[in-house]
Amino acid sequence: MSNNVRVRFAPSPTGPLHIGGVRTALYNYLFAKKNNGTFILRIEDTDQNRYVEGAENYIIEALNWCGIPYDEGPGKEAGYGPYRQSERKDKYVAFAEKLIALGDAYYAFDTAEALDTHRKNHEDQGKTFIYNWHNRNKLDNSLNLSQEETLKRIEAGEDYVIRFKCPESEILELDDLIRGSVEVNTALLDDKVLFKSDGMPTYHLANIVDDHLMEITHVIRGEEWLPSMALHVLLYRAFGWDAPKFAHLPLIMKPVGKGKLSKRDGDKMGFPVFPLLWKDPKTNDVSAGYREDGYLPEAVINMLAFLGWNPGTEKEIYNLEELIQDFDLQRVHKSGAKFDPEKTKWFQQQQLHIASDASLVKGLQAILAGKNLDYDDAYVQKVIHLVKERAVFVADLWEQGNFFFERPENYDEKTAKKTWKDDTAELMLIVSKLVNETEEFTAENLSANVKEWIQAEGLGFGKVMQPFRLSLVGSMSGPDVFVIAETIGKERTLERIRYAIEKL
RNA sequence: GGUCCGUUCGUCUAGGGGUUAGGACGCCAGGUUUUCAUCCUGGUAACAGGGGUUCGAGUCCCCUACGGACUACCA
Repeated sequence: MSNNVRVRFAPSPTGPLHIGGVRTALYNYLFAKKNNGTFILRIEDTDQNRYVEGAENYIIEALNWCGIPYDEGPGKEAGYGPYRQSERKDKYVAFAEKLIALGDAYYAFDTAEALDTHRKNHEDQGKTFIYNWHNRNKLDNSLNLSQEETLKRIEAGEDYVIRFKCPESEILELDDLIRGSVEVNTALLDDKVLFKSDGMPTYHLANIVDDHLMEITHVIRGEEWLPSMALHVLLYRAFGWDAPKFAHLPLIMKPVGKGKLSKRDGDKMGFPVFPLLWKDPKTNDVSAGYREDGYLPEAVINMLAFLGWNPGTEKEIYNLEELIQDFDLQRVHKSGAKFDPEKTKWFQQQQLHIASDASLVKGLQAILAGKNLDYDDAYVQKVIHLVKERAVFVADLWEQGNFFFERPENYDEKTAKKTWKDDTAELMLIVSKLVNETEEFTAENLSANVKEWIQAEGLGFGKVMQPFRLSLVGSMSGPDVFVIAETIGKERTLERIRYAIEKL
């Protein structure tokens, strides 16, 4: 492929970016990078009524957090801007008018109410109302008016829209990079509104004009746009422009039941549907985010990439670089994929295990700070190294390693009952002595000393090791006991044994 | 209702005429780790249905069923 690939992610700022949107952005990003191309962010805010404060920032922050920042877009001008459609407003009128001059569009004065009535009437008769060749000659538009009359009404300030004049009957053969060839009969299409009475273009016009002006080569978007691909291709043709290539991505569906994934599914089953936490400025509703729930961006990206795509090999754990390397639009699936929260957790676990110990220090330090615990980074990193493999989330590093930072305050009752016998205190006293006598206090040395003693006395390991672990940890979990002892140091080891004897 | 798209284990998927239909998640059972987790091994389980085409169909065609998207002066 040439190195002029330019793709765009074009969300509308109506709220937080849904995880499906993130995947669309990701696929665009991967495709762009794979082809040495440019990844563009364009904000589609032509609907003034649906604008939501903060949504655009959310989108940008989400892309950045995921590690898939845009090359070109708001704040990153590169000669194709502006990148908000509201700021390009004045560009669209001329194009709409050009289409009218070409005979491919017309003014329509029908009110929304009038059209609603038509629709209702048709429905009552079991018919479908389509504004197209079928009835456009009977409706209130410039096709049925003299030029003079049309002008007069416009000048009189009457509301009007501009509609595309769809070809009456033509079989269009469209090409989709993922689905192959799709046939559409234009006779069934309607004369879509291109320009609204509020002076703004609709998505259809704006998207074609902008993609052309921005020299977009590949349009990679959600499947919900598949039905309008015909209209878009027709528009390119009317303008005499080369159309970009299209690829329509399958949707992400609910984990159970039917339909596409919604915020409600996440709330119900306890997983986020958004990359970042979002607080609705109007309702104050809070939606969980992957970032705030402790997921690594690498995990979210890895999981999303595999929802609808796979490399055809057995490799599943990927970083961004590798995804770029192996990504291929041709291998994107056609059908929707149910979202799987369990597998998402697995990706998270895998990515956490791969993450370097050092990269996790900051996260655990934040938790420690919240508990007023002050340890240097080197110590924290050592702990991370020891507990990482039993953690899924950063928060688990604390859950699994809290005893490295503070003495257990209480002991797991069941284990205590099972392992702490009448003679245990006596044995622990001896362990204390051995701890004390171990000059160079390493796991290896201590282990050798304790084991030697156990064997000499013929005691049985469990009898000693289990209460020892209980004393240091508070439960029967965690890394090797001797390693724990070495890590927390001789003093704290002794203190914990003392405390356990006292309490148990 | 109309238009378009889709359909392999519960889920994500490999597969492009000849396979014991493979992998992953989950679940179950063992093993390693004198703990827990990790890890390893094994097990569970699928071609929506019906017609064709073919010597031979998960793979090609048609029909049905089911699922999904779209059907606004929203994107």
